[in-house]
Amino acid sequence: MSQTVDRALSILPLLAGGPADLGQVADRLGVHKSTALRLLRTLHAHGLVHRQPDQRYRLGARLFALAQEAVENLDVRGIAHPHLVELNERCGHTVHLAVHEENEVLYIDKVDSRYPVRMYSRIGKPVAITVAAVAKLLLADLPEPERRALAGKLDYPRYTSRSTPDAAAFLAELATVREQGWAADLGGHEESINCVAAPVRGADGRVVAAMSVSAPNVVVTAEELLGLLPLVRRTADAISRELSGTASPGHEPAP
Amino acid sequence: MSQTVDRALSILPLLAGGPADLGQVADRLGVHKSTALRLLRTLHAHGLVHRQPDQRYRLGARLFALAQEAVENLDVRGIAHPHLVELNERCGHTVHLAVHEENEVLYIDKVDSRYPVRMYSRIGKPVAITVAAVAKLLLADLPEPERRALAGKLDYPRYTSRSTPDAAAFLAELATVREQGWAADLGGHEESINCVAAPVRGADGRVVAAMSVSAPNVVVTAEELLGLLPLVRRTADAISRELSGTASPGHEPAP
DNA sequence: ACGAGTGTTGCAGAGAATGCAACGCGATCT
DNA sequence: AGATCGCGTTGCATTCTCTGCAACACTCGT
Repeated sequence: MSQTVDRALSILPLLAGGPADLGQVADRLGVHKSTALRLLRTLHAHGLVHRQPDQRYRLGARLFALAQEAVENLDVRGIAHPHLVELNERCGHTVHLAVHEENEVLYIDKVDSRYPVRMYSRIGKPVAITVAAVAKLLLADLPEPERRALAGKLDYPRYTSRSTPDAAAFLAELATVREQGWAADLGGHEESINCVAAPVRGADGRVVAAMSVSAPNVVVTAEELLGLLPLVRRTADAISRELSGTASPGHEPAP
Repeated sequence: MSQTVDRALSILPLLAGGPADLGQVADRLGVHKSTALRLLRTLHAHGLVHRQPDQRYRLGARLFALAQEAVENLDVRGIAHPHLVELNERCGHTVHLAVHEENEVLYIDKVDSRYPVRMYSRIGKPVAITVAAVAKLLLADLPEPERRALAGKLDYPRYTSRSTPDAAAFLAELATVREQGWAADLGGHEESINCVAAPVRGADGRVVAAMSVSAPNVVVTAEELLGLLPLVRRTADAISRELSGTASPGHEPAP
């Protein structure tokens, strides 16, 4: 809605791919060099882009600071974190917390596995929306029309043979997930990695976040991982209660 | 240099403090509501701002993604990371990597302590520039006029009784650090926390990053921490060599 | 049911951003 | 060395875009 700002902001993703000089920015924006220069200057003044010694531009420091402040201001995260840590201590696997925003699902917190295995996830990165267990939970809670509209717009990459193939299968899976109140991803993203996930609900019962435990086949089988489901669901419920203000924070409810 | 973009970007730090509605944004920007609305819409279209269910605005998801991509494109970080992990495994303490940018020093990587202690640092957050060991190293390498100019512009908060009190003391400290090639912070930021740091240099010998090991008094004394200095320096040097392309990546040089 | 407080839209004026052309500067090539 | 190319930078006139206003739509709370 604002051409100038629109152009300026288009520079950021452009620079995310790597540093670029003035000419490249101008070309890819389709504007004159002097225009690009002034936009870059403004971005620079706000610290969003940084000028390297070789005069090329790249994304700047303020961007990190902003992202950090943003993520810390999410109340779900603050409340959930100790629970994630506790869950990790009990089962040892990687624990993720994700939210849904603007047709993307992204991790906002992560506690790493105690086993020496690498997982390709990072806080802030959009997840594989068609296969991830947390994504299914978050999307399954959308009103039906939105769900259908979204499912139609998505791509369905075949990460593995067990990836969700198309919109119809995805909607069916969402219906199941919605029904049972939890979700799993058994090798749908990476062949050897399984996840189980449970929803975190706000005071109004709507799903505001989803939490998952992930582990590779080499550590535990899918069956063993599914055995953790009760624990995962209990943890998610505890977060939900605390989020709604109806629970004692920090302590388990008396048995 | 561009009023419209300038105003739009001013919204971001404003929103970093927490969600705000249209009226608040307009007021704090000093513009008409309709203007603020259009700016917010543009930011929204780029995913930098997100609209909550209650219609208030807060920072959006794309911001994380951008910050992530940006940090991953820093070659220092990618090269240094395995070294930081290795250092952490050897000594067990928290390891930081920081760079200097636009009169700020900020952490771009961190490996957490294996001891159960909290440290108030986060990737992307500007560090206490007048006291942190990594900051001293990075600033000590600046050309003398820049160093003096910067020292004059800084604030010198008295975090503790051992914080750097003023510009003169800071410049003196920088001179020492520059001379000896390493730096320490003994309780200058938080009374009970000490750090030792060493510089990472690029091919031209200039300091491009700084690495530190931090630990609280309750775990190791300042003397013991200083005993780790040779190890820290060796690690920093290894990163420097790899960064300059003059070393075997991943392996220690043969003895 | 009413009013206050929001967010939202069309419009005309004004101010700001744009592209052009020229300049300075450094690196490269002959 | 001299010349040339490439790049970033600046002043300026034109034009387009952004701005603020005022009126409208809408949701709450009373």
